[in-house]
Amino acid sequence: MPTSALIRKLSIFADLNDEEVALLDDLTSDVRTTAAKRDIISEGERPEWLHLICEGWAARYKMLPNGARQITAFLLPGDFCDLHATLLGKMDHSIVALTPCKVAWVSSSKLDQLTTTHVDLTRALWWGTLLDGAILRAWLVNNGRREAFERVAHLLCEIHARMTMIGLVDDDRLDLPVTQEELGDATGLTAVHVNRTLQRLRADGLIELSRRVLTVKDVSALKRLAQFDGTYLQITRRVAASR
Amino acid sequence: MPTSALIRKLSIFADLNDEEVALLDDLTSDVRTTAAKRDIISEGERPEWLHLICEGWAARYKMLPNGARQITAFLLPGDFCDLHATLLGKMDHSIVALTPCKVAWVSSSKLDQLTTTHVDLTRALWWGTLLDGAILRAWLVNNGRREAFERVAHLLCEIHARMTMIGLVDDDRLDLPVTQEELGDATGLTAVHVNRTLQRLRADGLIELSRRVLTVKDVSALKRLAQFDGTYLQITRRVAASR
DNA sequence: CGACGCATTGATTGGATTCAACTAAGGTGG
DNA sequence: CCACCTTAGTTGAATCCAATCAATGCGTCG
Repeated sequence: MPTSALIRKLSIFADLNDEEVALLDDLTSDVRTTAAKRDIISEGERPEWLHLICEGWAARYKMLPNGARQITAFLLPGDFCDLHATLLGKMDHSIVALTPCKVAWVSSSKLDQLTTTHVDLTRALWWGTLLDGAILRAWLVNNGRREAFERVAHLLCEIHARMTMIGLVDDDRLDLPVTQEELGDATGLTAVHVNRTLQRLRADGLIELSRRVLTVKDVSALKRLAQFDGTYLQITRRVAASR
Repeated sequence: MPTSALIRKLSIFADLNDEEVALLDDLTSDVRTTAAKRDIISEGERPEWLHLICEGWAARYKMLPNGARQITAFLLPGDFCDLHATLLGKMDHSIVALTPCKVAWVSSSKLDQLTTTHVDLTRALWWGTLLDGAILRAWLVNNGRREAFERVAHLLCEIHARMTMIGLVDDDRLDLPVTQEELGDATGLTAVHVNRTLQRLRADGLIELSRRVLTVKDVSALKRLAQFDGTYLQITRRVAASR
């Protein structure tokens, strides 16, 4: 079941019936592999297909003329890469696979069709977009108004929380296949400064991190330090339940 | 017609028929006024009503324990304040009126009803959310990887573009009812540094700004300097048109 | 092994902050 | 209608966090 990630995610927002699950399965049945460090889709492309991460880590990023890169999201299984390209016509940024990725290629006309006929699915997808927005706002606050130490800690808390939600955390240990360079591009810091910051986090006994494996040794202390409040990730089915 | 802003905005995404326009009119008929500097909705609230800006400027912001504030969006007529609160249950940040604002109080259950029955409206609202996301990503890039000078220039370009879209720019002059403190909280700078930056922009003959009126004296030079590419705001009806 | 990518460490520089004082503009009340 | 007060904007000097530049260590893989 390669696409279960999406179905699991949308199930949080809506009760999907068998027909809807089947439609989603069909929609995401064309799964291809992208090698690490390869773009899944690049700035300027006018995608015929939408892309959905089924397995692996990817990053949404924008390059500036001066060579600087800003990562605006880490994409985990169940996340769409380019829903907005539907609107903008062409990509205004790129998506790169950080690990080898299994990516579902979704026909945009099929999705368009589906969203004209299945309002529950449309709402579920919309809510996914709202959640993405909440995460973006959290990043903006983090990068804008927290110093490097708390900033990196906050990002690690978010990753820990999101990975927990999709069942990829075991005993507070998780794969973090992200270089310090990439952490820097996500937090608006340099790799050098990320390095020093991680060392402080290690020295303070908050985390262990080596060989792409992160262990959060003291979750509550890390959250406290980072002022992390995971509410913005805690989506509920409030509206759906209340009707 | 106090709510025309929303209808005008959604019309970009979808062809609204008379019934849908009437439903939206009904939905947004309860318009109240919020004084400048007052919160329209505050962090922690569990809103029964959604809020839609009909007139005036507002800002989405988050306070940190250390007293720092990050503004994550400027809200203009037609923008929703708290669609995501539907999901999160409670607000994880606040919205403040920067000017006296006319705000439509929208019944969330009515909206919920509407989106179960009118798929075109749901899609249009969804696309509005996707646009919000595109703006957020642009801010993240701007604040993360541009220096103060280009950063402030980029924000001014975006405001100029958005105000143009809703017909509030005349001869490259527009109301900018935002203090330097607020510009700082939006760009992740201090008011003092914003001040110095604005002075450089004035000295370079790019803008005039006084008494809450901004005049962009050389639009293309400002855009070039800011590396501003407005594509991310250029929403089209690509999908809707292609079916 | 050799080469490459990634992580680490040190020395120096610089953009933005901080702190503080001061000016200008607007609003209010006596 | 002016005195007073508040808010926003301006300027200068000192400080600091993170960037930059550069060198080195280390593990992995062809």
